[in-house]
Amino acid sequence: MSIQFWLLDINSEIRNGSPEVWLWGIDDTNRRVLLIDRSFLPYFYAVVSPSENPEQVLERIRDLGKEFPLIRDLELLDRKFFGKQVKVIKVTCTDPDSIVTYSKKLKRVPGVENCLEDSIRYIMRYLIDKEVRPCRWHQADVEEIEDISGIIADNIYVIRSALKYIERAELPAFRVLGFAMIEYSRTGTPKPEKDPIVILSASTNKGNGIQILADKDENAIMQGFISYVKENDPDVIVGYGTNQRDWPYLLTRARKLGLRLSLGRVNGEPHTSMYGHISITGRANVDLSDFSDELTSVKIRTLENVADALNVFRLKDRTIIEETDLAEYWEDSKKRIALKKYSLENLSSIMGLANPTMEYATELSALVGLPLDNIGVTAAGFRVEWVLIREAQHFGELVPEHREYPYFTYEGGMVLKPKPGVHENVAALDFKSMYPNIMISKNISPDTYLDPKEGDYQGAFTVTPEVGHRFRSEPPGFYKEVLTRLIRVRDDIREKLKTLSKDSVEYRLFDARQRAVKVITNATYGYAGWLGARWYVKPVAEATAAWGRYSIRSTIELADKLGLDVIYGDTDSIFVSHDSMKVGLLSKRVREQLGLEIKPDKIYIRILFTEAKKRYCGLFPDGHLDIVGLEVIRGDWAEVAKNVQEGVLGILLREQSPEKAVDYVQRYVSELLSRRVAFKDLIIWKTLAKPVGEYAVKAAHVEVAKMLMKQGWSFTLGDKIGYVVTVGRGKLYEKARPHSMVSYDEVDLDYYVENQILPAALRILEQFGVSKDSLTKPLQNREA
DNA sequence: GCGACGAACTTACCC
DNA sequence: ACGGGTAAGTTCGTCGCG
Repeated sequence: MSIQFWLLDINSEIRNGSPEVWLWGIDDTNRRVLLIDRSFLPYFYAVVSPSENPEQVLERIRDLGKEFPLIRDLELLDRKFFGKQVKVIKVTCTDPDSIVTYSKKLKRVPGVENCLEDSIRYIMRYLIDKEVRPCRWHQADVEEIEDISGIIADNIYVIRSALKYIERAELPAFRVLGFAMIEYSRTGTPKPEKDPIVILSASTNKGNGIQILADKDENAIMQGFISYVKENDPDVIVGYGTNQRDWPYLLTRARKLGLRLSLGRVNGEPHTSMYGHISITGRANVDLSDFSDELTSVKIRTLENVADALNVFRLKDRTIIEETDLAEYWEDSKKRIALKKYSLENLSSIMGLANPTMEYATELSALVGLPLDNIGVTAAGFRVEWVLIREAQHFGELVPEHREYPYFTYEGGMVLKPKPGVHENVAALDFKSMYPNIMISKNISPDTYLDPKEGDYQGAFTVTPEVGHRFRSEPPGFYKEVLTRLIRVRDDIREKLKTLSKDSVEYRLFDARQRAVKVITNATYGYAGWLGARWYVKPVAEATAAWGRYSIRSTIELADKLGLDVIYGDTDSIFVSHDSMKVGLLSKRVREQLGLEIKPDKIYIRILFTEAKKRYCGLFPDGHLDIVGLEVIRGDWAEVAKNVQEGVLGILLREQSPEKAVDYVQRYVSELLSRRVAFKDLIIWKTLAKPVGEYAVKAAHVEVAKMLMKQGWSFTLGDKIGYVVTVGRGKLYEKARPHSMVSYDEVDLDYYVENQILPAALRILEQFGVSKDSLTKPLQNREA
């Protein structure tokens, strides 16, 4: 029989001495299925030294049979390594665990230059070789087998054919289970070794929620959660911060209570897997917080802030309880009602985030080829790398091992000095995917690079401006092939989107797909210059950036010739006066002469630059401000400073009245001085970027973190520390206090005026001839 | 001993 | 744990100064 299924999770087992790939999925009749593939054996490649006779080397290995009893097959093949033809022996083994040890041993056999691809794990090898993609539909001929004990599935099959990919823009009807928990510690951060979980709220996308309290007995929570998962048999389990916090906490508590957290579709506990995510066999554990860094406008990416930004649960409707107050809310029976509500609202936010996140997560998982429960925790560089590894297979290119390289920087994009002041009618022109298109048009790739050590080259090649790197023009390189395909796929999706209704499921999925493709395409240049990359070749990144500078320089020259005033530019953009005719001519010439596309991305009625690069504010025709780089959009300035700066920008760009702006600042300052601005607007948030002991100088947020740590609070890297500056003598770091420990009358308002509001306001107002004196003098009069 | 100055450290941004 | 380029605040050492 034949079935169609959507691939949810993958694991491998060794049964009866043979490896098996287990594919967990949902079929097109909405049954939970397990498909077992017994047809695939792991392998690696032994690269034959160029001076050796490949057949002889193969025989030499064959003769060592006794030392390698688990080798099943040896096959001589042609492959490329960094573009060079090589002979390899594909060494197929019967046991995935033997791959690494065998490859190490084989490296010592004479005639074997190196062994490759032994680091690609069995299930990934399977997915790549069989062209199977997680989160996509596949068809297979299967044979049903009787139950294997302990497995939760509607049907279990053995696969009898190759899997066939089915293009279907549709997600199965998942059963999604979300959960949120609250732990109790009288003071400080709860520690799983001693502090119990007191509230656990869970629900499914069918809506049957539960909330379990641990009045006397935490067992109720643990047992309740385990049976809730069993009863609902979810495909996907979501939460916020579950990989870092909830799962490790649950596992430690369970161990403490002598319980087993059997939550998988086989009898197993959640366990740590590739790249450090928590895996639950047969289900997809998805931590929604792993996808929140895409929301760069949200500066403190808490669940409530992210839910607010995505319109899932508005902050104004939320019960918010500070971490420092949780214990008190649990202890007080009246306040506990609010705590229960808070937990339910966390859960509801999680359930709301699940849908939009899953659309993107499944598309990214399918594109990259990493399992759904894995993709979120996988760093951007590795996502690109897995796309490349998959493509390398088709390209006949061997996957290099990561090596250690010395760190040297190289010159990057070019940033122009802006023309300070206000400009009217400005167009910001952008190159379309500049770096990827440069890599394509110049054939810049690890396998086309001509190392100077190799001497002269007879065929056609390009020489990179400024840095002189050479790349073969033919044949098309690995990156060129991959990037061309990615760009074409994205263009096709975007065409298709035009034909779809914006609120259809299909539209949302294809939109998520094109976003995923874009992210990967744009990250390829960064990948090329990343020391951790398997395909790290510095000249690839360096040459791409050099051609980028060349392109923007040439574009500026073309603009000059057309009489277009270039006001600013950064890497792949130039800001010019908005003259449609000339802009059209410019993009025509750029296309003809540089082979790159440039087009207006944004049109401003009016735009303000200061002397600084990377900071400006434009006014769109619809009245909105486009604020870039300035304090308004930085997360490490107090809200008061950001408010004032935004107000000033609005008045200056919309009403063009410096007088009004000055007045606005002065009014705001007097509001502040009479303590009429909200206390939370005085908190300054900064990221703890390293362990507190590793800082070379004393910094306010670090000293504040230390104070909190003395009281039992603990922090992990990346946590935001919120502090308020209080009155007193000394350095800033001596006056900063945790925001939770400061009362309004202790605040050093003068600091906020002098070091927050005035600098932020003056940065803008200076462009209009307003000095600090003219801003503050009348203020003193007003006070007097 | 103390203020001016600038380098170093630090964060967060742009593309 | 993808790149380099940049702004900006705070700390901290150094230098000059009877």
